[in-house]
Amino acid sequence: MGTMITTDPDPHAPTTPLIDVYSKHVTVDPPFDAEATLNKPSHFPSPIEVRGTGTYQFVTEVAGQNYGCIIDYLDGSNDVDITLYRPKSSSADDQNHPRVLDEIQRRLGFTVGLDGYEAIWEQDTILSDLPRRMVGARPSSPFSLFEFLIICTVLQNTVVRRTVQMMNTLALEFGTRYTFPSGQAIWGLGRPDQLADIGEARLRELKLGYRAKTVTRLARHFLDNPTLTDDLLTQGNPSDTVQALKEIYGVGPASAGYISFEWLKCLDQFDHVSPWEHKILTKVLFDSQEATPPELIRFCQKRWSPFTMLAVHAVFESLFWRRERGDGPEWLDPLIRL
DNA sequence: CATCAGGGCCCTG
DNA sequence: CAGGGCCCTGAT
Repeated sequence: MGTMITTDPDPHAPTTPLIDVYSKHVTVDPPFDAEATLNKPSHFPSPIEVRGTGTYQFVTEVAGQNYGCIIDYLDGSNDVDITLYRPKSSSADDQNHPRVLDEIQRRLGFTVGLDGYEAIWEQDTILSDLPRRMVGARPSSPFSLFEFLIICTVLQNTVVRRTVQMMNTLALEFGTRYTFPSGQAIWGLGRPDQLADIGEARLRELKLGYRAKTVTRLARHFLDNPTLTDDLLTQGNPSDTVQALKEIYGVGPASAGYISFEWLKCLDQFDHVSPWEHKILTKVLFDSQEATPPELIRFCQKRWSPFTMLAVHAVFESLFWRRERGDGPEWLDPLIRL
């Protein structure tokens, strides 16, 4: 196994040991590319996940319990091994492990249906110019809706460095450091009940700024609405779901867009572009920044529906793949606020 | 040094 | 619907 990419905010913090409780071998329907699905180079490094060659490891909450999880894969194969871990001391019901694993597979995008996408890809000049593997890049985030909302919140209106700083602080102050049997440590974020009563003043001290209010209200909202996650998942119409998301305090069009694609796996929902993404997409699609956001959105929809957002994601992420390999266009870095 | 816009959102008018 | 305020940081 190669170098593990990790950001441990406190390598000396005590840890809670995890034990292996359940494993499953799954074969994901094509088109699927494990690397392009599990490695998103446009994302910021966070203490709650770790990547290595052929492996992706994380800690997340499912149905009120924290679990560790390791995904092992061979590049180019549709076969994936998933292993679930839980704290040694946990009294979780072992009967639930298959359902927990199903939810993790859903979050990782393994169960998304892509019938008809390859045909669109093949006959589209923009898409077929991308690396072929990107046709199998699925919307993927292993985290719970609450954790995902925390991520959206620390992304808002700031630079990457501060986002990383806030995420590390939240893990360090209110999360738990877990150790896998391999010795790898990964943090789990605090759950809503652990974050609801911290108080805005404390969170402001910790440099969350005005997001202190958002984090507190998000935690309370989840405590007050225990079925929120399930309700959203079972809601049929994607645009109604996005509307419902925007009613949560702290969730505006940008966060709702991220949730809709990465968390709910809505492949065609593309009704908002943030300014920095607009700059990047118009540059890469038109080599100019003339098109307005609505024009850009219309262009993508006409071209790629019913896979508009999935295709936009492939275009966008391909750029960051190149950048990661040192082969990115020179205009990209100034548009990303590091 | 001071000023200001920004990977966004809320609130007010 | 437009525009100000917000924690901060980095650009000018």
